[in-house]
Amino acid sequence: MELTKDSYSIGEVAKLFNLSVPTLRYYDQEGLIPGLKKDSTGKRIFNLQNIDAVQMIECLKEVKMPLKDIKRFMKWNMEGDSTLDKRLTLFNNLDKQVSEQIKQLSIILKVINYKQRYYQQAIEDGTEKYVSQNKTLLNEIMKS
Amino acid sequence: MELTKDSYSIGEVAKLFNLSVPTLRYYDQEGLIPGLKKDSTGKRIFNLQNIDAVQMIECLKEVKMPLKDIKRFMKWNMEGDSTLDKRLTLFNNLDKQVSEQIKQLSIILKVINYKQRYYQQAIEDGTEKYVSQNKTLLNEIMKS
DNA sequence: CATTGACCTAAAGTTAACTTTAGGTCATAT
DNA sequence: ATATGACCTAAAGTTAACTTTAGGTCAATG
Repeated sequence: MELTKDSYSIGEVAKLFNLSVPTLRYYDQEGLIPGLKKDSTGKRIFNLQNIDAVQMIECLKEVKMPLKDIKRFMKWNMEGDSTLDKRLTLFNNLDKQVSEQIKQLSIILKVINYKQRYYQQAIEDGTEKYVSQNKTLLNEIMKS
Repeated sequence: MELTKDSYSIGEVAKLFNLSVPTLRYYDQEGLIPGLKKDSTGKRIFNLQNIDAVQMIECLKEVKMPLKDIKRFMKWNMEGDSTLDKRLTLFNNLDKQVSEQIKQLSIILKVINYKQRYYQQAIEDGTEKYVSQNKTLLNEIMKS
């Protein structure tokens, strides 16, 4: 993502992040983009900080943080130095949680790879009768 | 998870997977646990295959697959060899998608680590005034 | 000068994934 | 024999995260 200008319209931001315009309005309404300004005619103007906020929202959504928690974090941001410790704690927890998520996904990826081999073999055989049915997925997972 | 018996009650399965009993009933109702039987009094009896299905549901939920897609996959399972290619394709796609998810999460983890350092420094300084404000998150992310 | 396109608000509607409620069956423990 | 705990169904309710609708402003274009 190349940011050449220093302010963007809602439609431009929507395209940048592959979000709908109403979704961005909804985020603004919910207080997820603090400090977002409007011009004299009422149009939203996204500056680089606002775009950064949207980027952060996308990150936090990706790691399954609910919007209300994202909102709380954005509020802390606006409240200044008094919330520094809360924000550090938040990211310390996120660190653990996301590391755990990555581990989980790696295990799941192994399960997926097992299934790929299973179905490849079954297709070769023309049937899944002959591929190991007795082993449970659980066992495969535990072999991580 | 140690499976010692070869059949389990809904309550036991709920505990195994940290799901609520109504959630399991809901999954059954939605056709996500094909072949789940009931005893003479109407109680659900989960055999190892059913537990395997629940395990698979949990995996697929983790990688953000909607229940209706999970249901479709479970249906393919019941339809036998005629759906082998569909199922292989499914897992081939999942492979790509989950690999991508892991990459994304690794980038996000870096962002989180950056934020941890940022707030640690800010707390040391007593304020975030002095820590680099000019760099956008975007830049940090792109440095992956 | 009218129409098109990008924006706006407020409010209602939608969907997925559950959860809750209300009422009932059974086996077991007191 | 009654009360407790684990199960059952059917149906209604909830919540999050959007999306859609209806109606309106404003600048540029044919």
